[in-house]
Amino acid sequence: MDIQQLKARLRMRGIRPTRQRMAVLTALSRASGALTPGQILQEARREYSDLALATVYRTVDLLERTGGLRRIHGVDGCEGVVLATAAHGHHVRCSRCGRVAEFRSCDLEGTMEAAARETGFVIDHHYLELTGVCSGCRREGQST
Amino acid sequence: MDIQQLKARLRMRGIRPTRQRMAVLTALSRASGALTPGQILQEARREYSDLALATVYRTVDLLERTGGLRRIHGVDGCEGVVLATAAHGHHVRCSRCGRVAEFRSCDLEGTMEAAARETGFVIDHHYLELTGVCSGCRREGQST
DNA sequence: TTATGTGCAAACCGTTTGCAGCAAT
DNA sequence: ATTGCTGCAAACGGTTTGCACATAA
Repeated sequence: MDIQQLKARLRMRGIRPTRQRMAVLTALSRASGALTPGQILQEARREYSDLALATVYRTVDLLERTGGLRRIHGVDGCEGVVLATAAHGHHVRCSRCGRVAEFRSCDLEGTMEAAARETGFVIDHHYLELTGVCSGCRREGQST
Repeated sequence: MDIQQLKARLRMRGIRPTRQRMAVLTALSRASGALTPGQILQEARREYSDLALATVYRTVDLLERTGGLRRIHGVDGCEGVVLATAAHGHHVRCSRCGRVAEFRSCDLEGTMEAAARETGFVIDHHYLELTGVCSGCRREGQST
């Protein structure tokens, strides 16, 4: 995504597009996968070398609350953070390179109904994440 | 689940059923929902009052690796730990009382195929967790 | 008796916070 | 000028580890 677009999105929500925040967003927009706060710091410092880790945390919190980015989780807890694109997408994470892709086709109706029947719960949210191997890593794998 | 059964399961895997481990398992078997390490400590101390938190962590690690229990995650990271029952079940967590129920009907084939088509990944694992309201909390809700 | 497991306390590490100064509007 | 943001460094809280002692086999 374009830097100007990102900046515009911040303004639209009444969030000041400071150099620090832009550096964080730039880092995320360049990343192919999810980044941890530490990785964001490292990358974003190429844009703004005085960036502090505390600011990364504050920025991530702020942008997560306002919908600018999204946390990715796996079986081992939080895997990192990605720029939010489509609303309500789910993620596939590559187990080799960490790349994250989003997909929209999510048809869980049947599963959710069955779960409701089995457990007696009324389901109101679902959280789905897939893990696999991306095409790039698969190509590498073949030659190995 | 019965204490003797739990003990037998440990022996079967070559894990010594110490008083501490039994206390942890007992606490989990009595819990209606997922427990955090701290909650496990608190509950398990009713069985074995000298139990140390470090032992809880070591026990949880050990039993997770050998399949005796399972971690539960939600959008905010690790929510706690439950005794493992059926293999490969998924969980529904009650957003009011924290109770966790397991269900087995999981039909994600269609979704996984669509995701693979959309993203070009080869999917090898899926992680699904549902959130809802359990029947008990729903009943309370009515009278409120 | 020997291999494991445990309690304790200290170390660790990611995250959060208070505060004084700085920057965007 | 005012309001909000940031860097710094210290505090925090959950988790892990080293070690001497205890315990199950």
